[in-house]
Amino acid sequence: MSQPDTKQRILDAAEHLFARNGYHATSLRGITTTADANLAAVNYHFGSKEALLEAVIVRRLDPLNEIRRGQLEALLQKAELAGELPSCREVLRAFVEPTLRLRQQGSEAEDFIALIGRTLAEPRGIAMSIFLRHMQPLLQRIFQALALSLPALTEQDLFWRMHFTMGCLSHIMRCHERYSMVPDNVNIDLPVDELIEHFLDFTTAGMEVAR
Amino acid sequence: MSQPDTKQRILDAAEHLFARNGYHATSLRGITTTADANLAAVNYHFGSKEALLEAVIVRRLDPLNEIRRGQLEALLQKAELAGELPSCREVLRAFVEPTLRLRQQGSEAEDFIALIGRTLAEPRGIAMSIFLRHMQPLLQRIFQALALSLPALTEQDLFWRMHFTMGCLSHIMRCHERYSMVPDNVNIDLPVDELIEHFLDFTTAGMEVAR
DNA sequence: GTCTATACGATGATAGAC
DNA sequence: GTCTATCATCGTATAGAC
Repeated sequence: MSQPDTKQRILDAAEHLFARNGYHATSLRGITTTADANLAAVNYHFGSKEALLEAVIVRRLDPLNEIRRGQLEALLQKAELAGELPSCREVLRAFVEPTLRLRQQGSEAEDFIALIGRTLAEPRGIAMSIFLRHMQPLLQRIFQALALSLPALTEQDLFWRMHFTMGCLSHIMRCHERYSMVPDNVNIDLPVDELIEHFLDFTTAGMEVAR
Repeated sequence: MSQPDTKQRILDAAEHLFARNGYHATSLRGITTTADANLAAVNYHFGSKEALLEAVIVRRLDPLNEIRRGQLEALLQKAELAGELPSCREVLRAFVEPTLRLRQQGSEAEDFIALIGRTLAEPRGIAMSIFLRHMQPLLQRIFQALALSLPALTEQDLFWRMHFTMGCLSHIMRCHERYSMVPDNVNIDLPVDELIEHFLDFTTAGMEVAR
């Protein structure tokens, strides 16, 4: 007997385990056991472990990027119609908000966020090349938009500040749980909305500061 | 016959490979081959793969933390004598500067930086628990110092902003090489000094911004 | 088409004889 | 200190049952 969909169950299990333990520390046997599927089902449905990883990433990344792009283009168009420059904060928001809001869609999506955060931390990794293939166009578009909203910055400065911003973002994507000393009176389970505003406060200030 | 020091050569090789490929993707065979040592030498000198990782981390982290702490305490004392609050920028500098300056000490140290950056990106990982054991006291001290220099912030806000700052730092520690779209006219090989000031510009602005 | 059972070759970490 | 043996587990391939 096979439950709803074996392929889906494998994707879910892989997403969870890759996010939790990393790609290399996760075995196909662990995945198929969790998914209540046969070991060979992975190779049948996906071809290889690496192809499975790509399927896991793409399943959520492509739709997410559609939303981010939509929010960004709407913002740029609105600014142009008003004859104003897009605000840096809103450009960053278009990128960050849809991402972190995934957390409100349940624990599956939370696994995905952690996986991406982890991916961003592994230069030269298998996951990184998959990730970049699907992110490049949007990243370039965001860069253009930020250049528009911050005309005083050189491209060089803008690049580094965007780099720092991505560092912040990937960090909070993977470190949702406590990872270091947390003072007793600090609430680590900040609501997503507050976290987003906190993040935008911090990064916008960094992006806009004079040199 | 054993060259200068087998134990040292294993440490160097492990540092390089762990940094480059991650802990799980690195095999003991790969390490011992690189180090021109026997496979079993790892177990003889260190006990296990995990203990080797700890040795690799501790070798450089403990001295580094001594420097960071020294710079921080000197700064705090100087401020107190002058009857002033320590500046946020200088507190952050005490943490960041000694770290990034390791890059000027050659490629071995560069491997270490990448390894730590990677470690910070693996919550629940083996490396993370090792790392925290050796960082906790200094992190708490930095937190206190930042609270001193930014009396207007609640502990909650301060925590999150420090969290963001650590995210930035760990990101630039591991992504020294190109990792995403880099516009042609951007110099990715920024001198360490400039990178430090860029970083302090960005993070100090984020730490100090009003809510 | 989907899925299972099982086998293969490679590589993992470790332990014991020397 | 080294060499060699050992044993678990890895990703993958295949043959055949539903």
